[in-house]
Amino acid sequence: MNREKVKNALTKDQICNALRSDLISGKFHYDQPLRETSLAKRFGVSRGPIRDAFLKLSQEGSLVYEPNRGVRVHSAMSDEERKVIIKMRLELEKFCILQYITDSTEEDHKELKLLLERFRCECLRDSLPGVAESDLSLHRHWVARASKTLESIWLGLAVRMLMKYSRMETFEESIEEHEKIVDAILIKDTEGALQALTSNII
Amino acid sequence: MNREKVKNALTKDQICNALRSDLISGKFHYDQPLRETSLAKRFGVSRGPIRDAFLKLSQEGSLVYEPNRGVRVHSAMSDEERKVIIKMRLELEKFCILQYITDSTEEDHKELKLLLERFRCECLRDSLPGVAESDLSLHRHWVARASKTLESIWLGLAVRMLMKYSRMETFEESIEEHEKIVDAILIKDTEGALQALTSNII
DNA sequence: CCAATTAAAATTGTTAACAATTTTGATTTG
DNA sequence: CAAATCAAAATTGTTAACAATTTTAATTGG
Repeated sequence: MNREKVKNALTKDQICNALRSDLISGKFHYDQPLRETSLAKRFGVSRGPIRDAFLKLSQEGSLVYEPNRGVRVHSAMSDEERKVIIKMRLELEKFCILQYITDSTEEDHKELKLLLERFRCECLRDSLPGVAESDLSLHRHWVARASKTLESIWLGLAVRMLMKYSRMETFEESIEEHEKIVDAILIKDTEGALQALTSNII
Repeated sequence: MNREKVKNALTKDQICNALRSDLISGKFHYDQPLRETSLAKRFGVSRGPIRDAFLKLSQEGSLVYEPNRGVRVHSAMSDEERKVIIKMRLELEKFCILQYITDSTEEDHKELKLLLERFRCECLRDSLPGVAESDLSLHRHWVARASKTLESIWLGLAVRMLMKYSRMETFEESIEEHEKIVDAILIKDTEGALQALTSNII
């Protein structure tokens, strides 16, 4: 048992990613408080790293922090707030895709295809956490390549959007949408890529 | 000396605000590392709260965090990154001002005038930290009233913009610009407010 | 003298104990 | 019985000690 615990000890980033994934896929309900002690036990670390993760996720927008009261899951955005965030995210990703099309190498394209394939798999498996995470990874690929500064801003926007609509209609069309984006990128069709992106980010 | 130290102990938020103010007004130079120990001493607390502040400011974008190496001041953005951030911030603040014009009370207007007055004073005193902070407070006023969710996104954008241009031309025109925005808000001239905002956020 | 190696110092990462605060539940009081 | 009061439990906030890592400086060997 003790050996297990040590083995399971995760890094700060891993903890953060695991929690983010849970939050995005709606594993907790809105306004549910998250306790430092219980998560510390779950991840096999002390409260320190958990606090770090809470602080980061609060800043990203999936948690809300209140002094002396801890964190709770952020409640749903209004439709109007969502509209503003969509506009901002679109503005950001448009820039990144343009940059990506001009700068990306063969190596990048290979990874891009791999990420698309992974996304397709998760969609077919109908696994919500998997879909959410691979969707994030795919978009993150071109954003991170374009600008590290914009990447951290982007993450906050993307997470907030995913949290709201963690129950999508059907994944079929989502696959098609992402295929359109990637195909356009690969043949360096900037116009087509931006158009496909615009209809995807809603 | 010991009494002084205890007296000077600040809360986490105060520490965060003080550091942000220093960062925005260019008190540290680009890429300068910030040490937990020295700042803990300066603020009269242990390293824990300093780490919290570092994490928060990293997420906001004024610091860069690297595992096992601590934080350093974020280097300057490229002009293209800046353009994207301007567009996003404009999109965000436009929405907030529209919201503010319809929702704000007499009470709010009194505070708005006060914040404008404070900004004018700092400009005339030519105090860079003062100008940066009161500029932030003024914009924050209408953003926070409109949406708490958008407020945290906004802060990151605003901080990044201020960091780049912490040396402005002259404060004279900046006063005039902000007066135009506030005047338009007070008479509920939405068109004029958005126009004034657009020429201010550059 | 320069480059590689190694020891020392500085710095960040984690933990456990303790302090302060908030929440909970029982008890009292009108 | 309901509201107020108070003690206990749960939870977050802070600190200091220790572990792990990185940086610095000195030493060695060519």
